[in-house]
Amino acid sequence: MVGADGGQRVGALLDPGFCQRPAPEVAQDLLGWELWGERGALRARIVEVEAYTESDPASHSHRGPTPRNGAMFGPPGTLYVYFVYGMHWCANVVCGPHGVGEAVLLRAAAPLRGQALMAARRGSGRSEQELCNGPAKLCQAFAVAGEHDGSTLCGGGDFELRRGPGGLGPVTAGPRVGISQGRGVPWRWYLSDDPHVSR
DNA sequence: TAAAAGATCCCCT
DNA sequence: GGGGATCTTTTAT
Repeated sequence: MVGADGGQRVGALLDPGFCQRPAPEVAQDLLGWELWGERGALRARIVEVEAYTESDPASHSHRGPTPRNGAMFGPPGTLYVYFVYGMHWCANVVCGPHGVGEAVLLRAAAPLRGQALMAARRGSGRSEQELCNGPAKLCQAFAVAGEHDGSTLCGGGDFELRRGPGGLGPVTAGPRVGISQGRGVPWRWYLSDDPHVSR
């Protein structure tokens, strides 16, 4: 059994215990982890995240469970996928105990493997840097969509998270992007030296 | 029943 | 730097 540290070894699969903590804690710890898709043919290192909690007015879970945000209240390690702006999907890692609505939004990642497939899905004219440098771009590159809402990231689903090697650059915290409420908390974290962050 | 806002992205100027 | 695309969810009447 893997402890709340999420496994010490590179390549260790995400464990629910790792996510069963406050989203702001998990968010920072997820930097450097790898999102895998297509059974490992697609890989990208997470370089930018944001945290959302129930007490947070910017969070989908702020007003309690609904059909849309139900996965957010599911077991830790669940994938919460939502549709926004009439055309985009965004992916989150559910955090906290089962029944509590917390999650970490995956905002940007650095492609490690399967760049050709990512580029094909993203459309022509996209540089490697632009494949996953935004929450909806990441979902488009990995083909994350509504059908994956509520699936697990801990193994056995279409997507999984695995611990990457250390040696990350400096981490910067700041206000979250694209929200009108909840701007007071610096719950966006990113690797400031990495060119794959969204901004 | 209607209206507005939304955890975004892309293209144009 | 600014605006349009596009539609679901939520809130107001």
